[in-house]
Amino acid sequence: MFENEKTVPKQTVKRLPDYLTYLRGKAEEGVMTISAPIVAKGLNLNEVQVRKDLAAVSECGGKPRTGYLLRDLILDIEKYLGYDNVKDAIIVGVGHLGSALISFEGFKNHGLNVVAGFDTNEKLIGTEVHGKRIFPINRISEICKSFNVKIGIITVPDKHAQEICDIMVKAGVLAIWNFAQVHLNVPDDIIVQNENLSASIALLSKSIKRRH
Amino acid sequence: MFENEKTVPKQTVKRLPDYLTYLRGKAEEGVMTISAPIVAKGLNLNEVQVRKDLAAVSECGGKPRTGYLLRDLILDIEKYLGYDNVKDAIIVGVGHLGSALISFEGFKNHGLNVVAGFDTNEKLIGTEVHGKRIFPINRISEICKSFNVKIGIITVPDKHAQEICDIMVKAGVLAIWNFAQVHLNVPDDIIVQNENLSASIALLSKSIKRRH
DNA sequence: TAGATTGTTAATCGATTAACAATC
DNA sequence: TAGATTGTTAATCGATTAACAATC
Repeated sequence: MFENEKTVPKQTVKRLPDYLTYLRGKAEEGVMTISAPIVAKGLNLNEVQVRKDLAAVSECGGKPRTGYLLRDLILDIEKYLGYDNVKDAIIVGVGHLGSALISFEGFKNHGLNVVAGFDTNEKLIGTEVHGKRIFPINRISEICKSFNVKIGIITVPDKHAQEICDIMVKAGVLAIWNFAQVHLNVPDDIIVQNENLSASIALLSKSIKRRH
Repeated sequence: MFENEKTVPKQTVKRLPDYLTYLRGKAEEGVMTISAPIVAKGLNLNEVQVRKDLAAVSECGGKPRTGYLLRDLILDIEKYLGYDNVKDAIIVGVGHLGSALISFEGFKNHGLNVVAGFDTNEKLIGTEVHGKRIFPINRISEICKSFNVKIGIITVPDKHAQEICDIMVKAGVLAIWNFAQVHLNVPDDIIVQNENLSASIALLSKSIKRRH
């Protein structure tokens, strides 16, 4: 359990998937080794930052002059993020956004597997959306427990988000990806990741406004 | 042009939409005044942080003991973010995610109006998706210029994102909301807001991993 | 007046960037 | 050896939190 892992800054963790995408692309091109300065140039980041980020998660380390072995670096990042063993997730709320997410190709590249969708809409229940079965809300607990699902994705209307959140927590979900525009109250040991689309819109809107 | 605006931290700007959602909710309940400590409690934020955030964008200011006039505070935030005059935007890539975004209710609450969608898919061109006309890629420039569109949303596959980005920039778009998992190269004066879904997945995945 | 709240100045914290010795 | 790159320690920067005087 306690592997005595160095504490990696949250900002670093958020950059790791970008490195991974970039490095996987390089691997496909047949590149064998890669250095921090090259990655920095490719992703428009500060060189020292990249060097520190990679040093934080690379177990093999890099060699002066040559850099990192690409294959090992990719494996180290995947291991650090836990992408090496795929985790099951459920999506609750199969509206436009929910069904778009169900079909999101990115999941499988990041160690996530959606096992089922849930909705209140009678017409959806029992059907498949992009290959995933849709169940009624009252089966969340049963299915989470039997599949040992630890990740829940909330794409229901804002006013139902807290209620769904509570059901998920009771069902044993440990981490929640919340697309609703509301603050969720959860026990201390549950992680909530808010996907704050309106924060992005705010930054865009303000950047335009300044140029009148 | 130069209104001599205080520089507001980026992190504050990102919190403003949350305040707005919260405050609009309170306004609907009929509340007339609101204080920073109340908002802080409601959104699980530090009290001083909220006070500073609100002070940064409120032109009227609050009164000791009573707090802010709710209506004025909402207007001040809306004005600061530029939500007071609605901006037109286009979406390029009307796949699952793109069409979900076209129907996203949140836009109108945050001063954005999607005027059109664009896609290469012949079957989509000429149709309406959630009430918005879909045009071919080669009409992006013409339509952006005639509607004076300054905001572009990219929901195309990763490998086409840069190409669409270039077209948008040439068409006069000033701010780009990028849902593709690639780094976009743009001139210095263009704002790119990356919606980094894989960063969120990374944080979730890692939080689960730690509990083995 | 007493007390809650504002707005601001100072202290702390975390992340980024710079500087540099160690290494192949 | 010379030079590029690593990994680490120190300096800077920005944001959060604490402390406090001013106000109604």
